[in-house]
Amino acid sequence: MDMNQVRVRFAPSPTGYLHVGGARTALFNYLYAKHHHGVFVLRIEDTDLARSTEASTRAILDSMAYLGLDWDEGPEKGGDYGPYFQSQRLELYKEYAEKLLSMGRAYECYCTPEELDQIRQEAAAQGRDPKYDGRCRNLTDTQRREFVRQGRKPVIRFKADFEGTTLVDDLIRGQVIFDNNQLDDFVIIKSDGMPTYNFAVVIDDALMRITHVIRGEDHLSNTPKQIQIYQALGFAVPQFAHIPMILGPDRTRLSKRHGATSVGQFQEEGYLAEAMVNYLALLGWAYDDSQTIFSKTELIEKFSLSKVSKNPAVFDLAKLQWMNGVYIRELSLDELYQRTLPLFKSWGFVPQEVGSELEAKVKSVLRVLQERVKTLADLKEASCYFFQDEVRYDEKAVSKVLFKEGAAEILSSLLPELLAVKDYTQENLEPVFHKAQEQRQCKLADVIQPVRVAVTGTNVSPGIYDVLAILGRARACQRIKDALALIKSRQEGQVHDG
RNA sequence: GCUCCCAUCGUCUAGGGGUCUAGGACACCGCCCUCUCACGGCGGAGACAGGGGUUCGAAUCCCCUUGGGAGUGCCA
Repeated sequence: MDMNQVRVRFAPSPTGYLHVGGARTALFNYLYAKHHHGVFVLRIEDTDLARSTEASTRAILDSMAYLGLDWDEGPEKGGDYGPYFQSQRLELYKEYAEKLLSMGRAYECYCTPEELDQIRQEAAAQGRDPKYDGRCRNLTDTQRREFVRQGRKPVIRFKADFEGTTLVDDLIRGQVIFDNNQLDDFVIIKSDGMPTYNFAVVIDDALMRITHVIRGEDHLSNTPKQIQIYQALGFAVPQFAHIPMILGPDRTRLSKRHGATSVGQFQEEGYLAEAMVNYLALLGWAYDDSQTIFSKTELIEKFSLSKVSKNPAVFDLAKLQWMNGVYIRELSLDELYQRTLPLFKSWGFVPQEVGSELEAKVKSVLRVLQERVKTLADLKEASCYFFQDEVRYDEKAVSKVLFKEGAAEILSSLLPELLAVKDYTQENLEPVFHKAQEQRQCKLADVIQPVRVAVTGTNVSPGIYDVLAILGRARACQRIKDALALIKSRQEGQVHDG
């Protein structure tokens, strides 16, 4: 094995969906690994029995797959350093905990949660740090027996070194020094036998030969604890790189109350993985002063930790939307069709089996809508009138355009013209409107807008000739008739009212 | 409270002592294109948190203040 090979990991806990923060961490690890021709490990940290679920694991794996962050070792993939679920590595944690126990670097603690709470409260009341006071460090056998007799289940605490300082040599933040007297004897094995995060992460990273720990800045403060365990066990300390947090618009840590934050949700809302990856990469990393659009290949080629920013970044949905639009516009018509066909089916716009004629129609729709949507999901609203029999009239558009003076006359005079057009195509439709405009000496918009509202129900759509052509003569003309009926019924209603 | 991290336009950032009257992107505003909306093009407004140093010279280095974030769990 190449001892210099880069090995990084992403280690989510399956207690919910994959968040954009986690996704960004995964991405940076992935990019770093690929850039250095290293190995990207995925490890599931499911030691919290109460909160971990298989559904969450599934969701995280799915989101990783959607983003295209394929891992070299991990669940469903295996590898030489498995298992990759912490719940399947309990023997390992036990082994090293016992090693620490026998070395005198750990001890059993029988304090109850209530007692610990009291210790913290008293400390706070006296203005001391809320640290564990180490009262179980030197229990006598009699004391121990008494606790066991009471039915207490012990935890195992690490005997921390309070002397001196611990240096965290961080690839992004430089040398960060912590006073060891800030530490306390923290728990490494819970009373249910599961390891705590700070312990399991060290054992796993060491055993899995992780060379670079790239993770969120929220872990920086815990790093001294972990370093002490590395040192106590004689493990090599990996390189650390703590990347900045992602914040919501209010500058607090990004969470659900800021709106969509799970990757799965963005996927459902029609964001392309390419756009997500590109946007996430730019959250805390920049290449130079000019480039913002990067393919994944370019990201791999250009990514480096030295260009990762130190300051937290606010998640900007507007920019993601813009970028998604860029990627949608870059798609070829065939690609766009492949990606959106399942959506059209799910909306009931097209049947399960799509014939070549319908395929051509869908592609025509996509062609005219491609540059007008920011997400794939936007297509539903934007294209419904092409596929549904009933037009849903937008009230404002109707009253503003259809019920306007002269609209009915325009529509009724246009109707026979449209029925008479020889070859009903986009090019042949255009002269009809220009003729009408010249005859009336009005603006082109005055003749087009009523038609637009009549056939789409709204005053916003792609070019009217495109829309009419895609709709087909029969349907377009029927809708114009329907609109005329609508106008008429309203006029009669007014007569009655008046 | 204690510890640690951070500080350039509203947002993401370029910038690592002179080339900065601070560059780009998104968003915003205006104009152009135009059948509406988008796309596209052109233009505009908009930032070095404050105060001390160091230096011939500071957005860039140091200190303090302020502001923000994180950690301080038998969560990860």
